[in-house]
Amino acid sequence: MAGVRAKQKEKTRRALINAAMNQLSAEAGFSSLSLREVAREAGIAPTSFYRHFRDMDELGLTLVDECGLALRQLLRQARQRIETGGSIIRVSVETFMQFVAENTAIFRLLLQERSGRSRSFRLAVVREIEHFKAELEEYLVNEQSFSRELAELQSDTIAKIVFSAGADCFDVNEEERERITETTIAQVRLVARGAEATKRFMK
Amino acid sequence: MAGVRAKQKEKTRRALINAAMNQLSAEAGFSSLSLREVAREAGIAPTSFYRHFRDMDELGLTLVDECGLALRQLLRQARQRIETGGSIIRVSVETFMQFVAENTAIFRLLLQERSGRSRSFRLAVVREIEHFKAELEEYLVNEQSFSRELAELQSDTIAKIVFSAGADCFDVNEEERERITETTIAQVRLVARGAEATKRFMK
DNA sequence: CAAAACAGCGTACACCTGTTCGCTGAATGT
DNA sequence: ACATTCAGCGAACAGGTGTACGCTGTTTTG
Repeated sequence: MAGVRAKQKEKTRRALINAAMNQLSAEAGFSSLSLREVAREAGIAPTSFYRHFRDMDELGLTLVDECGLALRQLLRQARQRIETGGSIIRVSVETFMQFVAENTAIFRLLLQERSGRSRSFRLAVVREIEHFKAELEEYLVNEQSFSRELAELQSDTIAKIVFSAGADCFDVNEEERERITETTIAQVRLVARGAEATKRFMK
Repeated sequence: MAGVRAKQKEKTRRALINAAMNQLSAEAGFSSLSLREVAREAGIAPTSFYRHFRDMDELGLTLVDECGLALRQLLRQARQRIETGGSIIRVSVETFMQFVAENTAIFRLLLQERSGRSRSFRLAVVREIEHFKAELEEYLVNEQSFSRELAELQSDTIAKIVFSAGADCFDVNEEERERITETTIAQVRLVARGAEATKRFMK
């Protein structure tokens, strides 16, 4: 039974996280974020920031965790839609692109910090992307009967394509996003066809 | 016949460009670069920076031009190696990965600024990557007899894979880079096989 | 109820940033 | 030879940064 103080503390912490997310943009990657600006937007004094996070790095790692939760939600959503019917590739790619459009800051953080900041940061980001790939790989093995090796290769390839395509979707209009989605679907199909041909060749 | 002054000016300008390249790293994307630090490393007073560039943005655009030159050199090198013989995909991917290893700063700038900074910055970066893709597309049309449409789709897919794989190569040892190279070769082969199957299906 | 804990505050510090302005000696142009 | 240009300089400005420290009123704990 949390008291008034614990509730307020969580509320302020949440405000800091949201403020940081808000301030991420194309021009301002995480490394450009100022502790003072984040605190100001959250409505507290800069020195109070340290009541919640040791430093900006710790806030950043928390943001990456948020990214991971969002990605997991994306996977669940895609799975539900696939069970409803329709082309697996189309549904998956469309779901992914919608996720990007609705979570631009999260996605941008993943991409920008994949090769940035400290080692712990990169590891955290890579961990989330690896989880995404692992789920896709499981799917390919269990539902499409690919060998483990070929499924792994395929999921890595597809992840590269969709994450890169997601990056192309920043700050474009609806029409352009549709075009990118269609192109991405065609590209994932290229990979699927190549994997199918490889599977047959190996039998 | 440039005079002493013109020569010295070019030398200082070169020093600024090199200093900026030196200071690009995983932790310090371009937006983190400090005009004063760049000037210091180049051996001049900060205010002298304005004798060469209007601001840091202009320096950044110059860096992107340097990236473009390097990418063009990469394409020439890959073409020469292909003519010497060997698997086209292997030679191309190996050449690309070697380029990344030798030009980490340049490559990192391309990736980080693809979705960063100002509009003019992004356009400059995208222009260079588009040129890379266009050359690959020409190759697929002229040497492999793909339709223009399929060649374009393929080159975009391959570019996504190799640029993403390049990003995986930052700060890894030789052995790990070899492993990534082999995986990338296998992935590009997936795409090629898929494209081949698509070509046959369309005939 | 009294003592302890603490979320948030304000002051202050040391340092950094980009940029303007005027100066100077060497190079260049006439 | 003289006048002009300019690469580079230093002083200064205004503004920003992250962080240490001590205080205070409210909440929590025993």
